[in-house]
Amino acid sequence: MLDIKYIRDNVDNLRKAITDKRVDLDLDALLDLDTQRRNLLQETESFQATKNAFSKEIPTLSEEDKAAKLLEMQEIDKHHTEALEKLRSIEAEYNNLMLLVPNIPSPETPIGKDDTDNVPWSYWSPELGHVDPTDTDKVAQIPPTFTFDIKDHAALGKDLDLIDIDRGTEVSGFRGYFLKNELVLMHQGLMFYAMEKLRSKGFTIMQTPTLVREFALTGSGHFPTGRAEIYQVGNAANLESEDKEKQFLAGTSEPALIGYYANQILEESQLPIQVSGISACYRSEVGSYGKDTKGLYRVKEFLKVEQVVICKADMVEGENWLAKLREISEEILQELKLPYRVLNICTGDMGAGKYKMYDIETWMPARQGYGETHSDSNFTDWQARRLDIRYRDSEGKIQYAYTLNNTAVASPRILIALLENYQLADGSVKVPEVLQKYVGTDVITAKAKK
RNA sequence: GGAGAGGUCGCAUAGUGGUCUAGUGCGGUAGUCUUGAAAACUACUGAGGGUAAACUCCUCCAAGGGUUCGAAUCCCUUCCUCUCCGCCA
Repeated sequence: MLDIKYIRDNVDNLRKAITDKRVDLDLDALLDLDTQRRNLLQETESFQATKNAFSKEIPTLSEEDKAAKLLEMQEIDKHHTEALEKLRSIEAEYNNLMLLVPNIPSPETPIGKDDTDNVPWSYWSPELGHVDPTDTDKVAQIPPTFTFDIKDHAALGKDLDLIDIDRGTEVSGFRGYFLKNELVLMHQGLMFYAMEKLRSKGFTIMQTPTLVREFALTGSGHFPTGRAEIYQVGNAANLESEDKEKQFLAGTSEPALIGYYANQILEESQLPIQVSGISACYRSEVGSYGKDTKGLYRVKEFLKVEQVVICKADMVEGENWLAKLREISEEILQELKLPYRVLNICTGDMGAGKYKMYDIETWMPARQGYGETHSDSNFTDWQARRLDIRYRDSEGKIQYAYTLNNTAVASPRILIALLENYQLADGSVKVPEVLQKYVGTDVITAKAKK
């Protein structure tokens, strides 16, 4: 959400943002509704003022005067009710459109239509360290080479009794899966490792609710446009009744983490707030039926440790935090010794609410490509306006805060990179050093059949 | 899930149809006094909207709707909290 005054003053910039981000919004319709809304507000408020004055007067009037006045008021009341009804329907429409207004992207954000227009920003591998994207020779050396025929993670998982997709589909449904044995420990160990990392970086860790109310998802920007991606749950009564409040399974802990601060006026001294959430995440993945159907790449439920920062409304500070969050995720991948690249996400591939966004993609050998594992975003005050997260600055002025978030680690997707990059010629899989204490071994080998 | 009691300006409370422009205490801010601090005293102290601005303008007493000339107060729905009972990881 943006300030309507800001929208009025920046119509051209906004038109461009709507085009570049491919947002489906008729800005002129919104501006027209805004004009109507303000006119009606003035009208209804003056009716209200008349009525208020009359109500004050009435106890002082004689019976005859009162009767005459009441008749007069009935007429005013009729107009008032009409104007009010009109105002309500216009405000409803206005509010719906306001939720679709995108944030204006940063000047550094590439303009493009989809993920093919994202721009590589940096590369990293354990052998080469950071590599500049313009250094094409070195970039080509980033993917590790194997002296044997590699297996994909699904095959490794099956052979080492770590993953069971068949029974997962049978029990859970399409894209269901079981993790087994050492991989369960690695999966949980990753979460634990990420939480310890974030605590060391000053984050307060939270186990967040996955089941959230609508406002949290509207506030984060997942609603209204991403509704199809979210599971709605509830008992039979709640799902059937229009009146009962609905609950949803969040696709990330971000809505819960920022929802935690909704409708609050914070003190500037409390900022920046660094919080990290661990939660199960649910995504319906409708609209991706034919995509990534093999293995653990695209699943409907997973675990994630997420980083969220709420900072003061300052462009430089927002930029710095976006970089800082990116560096923390990079540090995690570096300690896991996984090759990755960072992409500067283009306008067409970023969400409507985002000001600037980096994705981190980790090398997945069997795909012969990088797969998205992290997403780092600066929303400026777009989410804070939706959720009413404000703070009192040093001059006592109340301002909307900035919000940012980035993945710390999401699993099982990251397990694809771990299993495939760490596989050995004999079909076993090494365990990354930093995870060995959780898995209890340095190598995962085939088990004797039971 | 059932029964009952509740939700008031940061906190605690008062307020059951017009005197509420929401009282009081605590907390907070500023000032007086003081070498400094504390205490005491005095003043101020919620958030939004409309307007170029002022403003004797409008809104907000959990949220939404209703009754009424007029609602914190009465009615309905939803959400939440507490107590008891039931079920349960």
